[in-house]
Amino acid sequence: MTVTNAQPGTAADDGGKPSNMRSLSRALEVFAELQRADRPQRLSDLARNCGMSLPTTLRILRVLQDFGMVSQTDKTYRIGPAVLPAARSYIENDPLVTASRPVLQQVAAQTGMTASLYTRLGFERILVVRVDGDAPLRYDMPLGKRLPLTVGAAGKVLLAGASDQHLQEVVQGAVAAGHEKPTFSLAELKARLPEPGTDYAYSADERATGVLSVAIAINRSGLLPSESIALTSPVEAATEEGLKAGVPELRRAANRLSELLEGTVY
Amino acid sequence: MTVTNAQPGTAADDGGKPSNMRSLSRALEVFAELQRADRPQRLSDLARNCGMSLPTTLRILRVLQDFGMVSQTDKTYRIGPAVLPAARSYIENDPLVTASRPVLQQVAAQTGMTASLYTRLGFERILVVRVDGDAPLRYDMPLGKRLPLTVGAAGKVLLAGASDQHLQEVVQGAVAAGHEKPTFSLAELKARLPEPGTDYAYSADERATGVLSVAIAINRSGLLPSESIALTSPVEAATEEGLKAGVPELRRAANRLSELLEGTVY
DNA sequence: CAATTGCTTTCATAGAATGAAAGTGTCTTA
DNA sequence: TAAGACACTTTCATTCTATGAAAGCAATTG
Repeated sequence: MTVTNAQPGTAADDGGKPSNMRSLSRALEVFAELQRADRPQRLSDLARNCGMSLPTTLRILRVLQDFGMVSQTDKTYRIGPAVLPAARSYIENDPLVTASRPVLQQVAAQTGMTASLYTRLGFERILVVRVDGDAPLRYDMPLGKRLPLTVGAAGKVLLAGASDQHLQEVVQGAVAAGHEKPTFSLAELKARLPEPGTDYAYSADERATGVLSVAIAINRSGLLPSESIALTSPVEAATEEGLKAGVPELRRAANRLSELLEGTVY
Repeated sequence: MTVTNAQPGTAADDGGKPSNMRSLSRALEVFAELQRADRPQRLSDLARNCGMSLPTTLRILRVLQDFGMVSQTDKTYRIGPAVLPAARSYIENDPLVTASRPVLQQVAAQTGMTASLYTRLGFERILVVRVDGDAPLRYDMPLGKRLPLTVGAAGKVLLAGASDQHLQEVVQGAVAAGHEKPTFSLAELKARLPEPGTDYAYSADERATGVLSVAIAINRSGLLPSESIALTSPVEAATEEGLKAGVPELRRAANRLSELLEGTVY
């Protein structure tokens, strides 16, 4: 069984020589750049930031626009509405996502805490499903937010067992994405990760203040995991012990999802 | 001022000869096909349905996968998690979407009904923003759902003023998308559309039973509108008169958004 | 065990993608 | 108002990428 998600390199995959499908890669680069900026972009900025010529960038934008992936107002471009049906399709049809919802609901019901599913994407992670517990989390964190791998239980647990080389790339990726200071080092990262032999990660006040989390990765025999599930609670509604008491439950859920993933045959 | 969204043709744009960026167009075709199916697809099916060779399809999938737009389990492909951050970017940064939220909130507060923003995408429309009113709608309709242009107030109002030729394309598009029976005709469609001179559309039990709606298009001087806002209520909480009483308020909101759109300068 | 089926790789070729440069329009400035 | 600057758009010859036929594998089935 082979499960493959976004490769570590994602966009910034400069290493490989074959680099197939140049025009498609460049188009996705432009698409990513439009997301990076939080406001509509001019053609010349996009071309410069993506390192391609104006005509090429323009042609790419026109095709993306034809498919609704990009919208244009006057001379500025932005992400278009076609991403909404795509996201809906992902949420409704992805086997792991749909399988996880009832599992997370059960975990949330049994522990009273908020249960979430995260997926790794490149050198970041993304919140994919959230089922609220009894104590609501104060901060809003809607689906699809890009979060660091290096901060928070659900991120760190995805890095358990990674090679030093890979961790070094993660460090660079986190800095590049602005999640960590430029001085962030491999040693600092390793100090945060769970002890070897521990299958869960814990965080308190790490990514958000006043929030405690425990997380477990969904196993992918041999490979690095790319998904994790977490229990989260505001500090006033839980203690470290209380959260960690939920770990067995969480572990059971992760195992169930892991099995489901293995057994998936279409 | 020029606002351009997805062209009417969208994916099925076979007419044009120049057809630039073939590989990119084909990739987006594959991406669309993955959304069409509600479950993971095998390579050979994708290749056949998109009318391209196996190697080409495979190469496209690999690149999309590198960017997280596609995931693979064993030999099946599906939409990947990268669409979530993209959708988030759209919802949070699109000028019209962000501008509409407070406006819709105000309309919902004043009328007590559910207020929504729709965007046209090809020959369909998509729910982009929804602010619930006092009486909740029984059916769930999350963001990003593809709905017909030919059914429901928010769809029909987008077609007011369209040429017969364009309406004919809309008819074909609705049939192709499975929203209408194959026998659906231009005459039938025209019978549903609001009287010429009317700037709003009304629907009762059209798209969903037990639901009443009025909708107004957001004007784009000269061009066909591509966005509309609607007031919706379950039948037991409103009458036709009650809904139509909200039209002036809705009209004011649409005008405000139209102005905002015009004034948008980045 | 043979045969079918479907995925993957290779490779020569066609033609698509590319950027320089010219063209066009718009906004700014004197 | 005119001249200049700036940014977008189009054109076109060249390069190299994208392409599918066919062969090579792998897995599944009879």
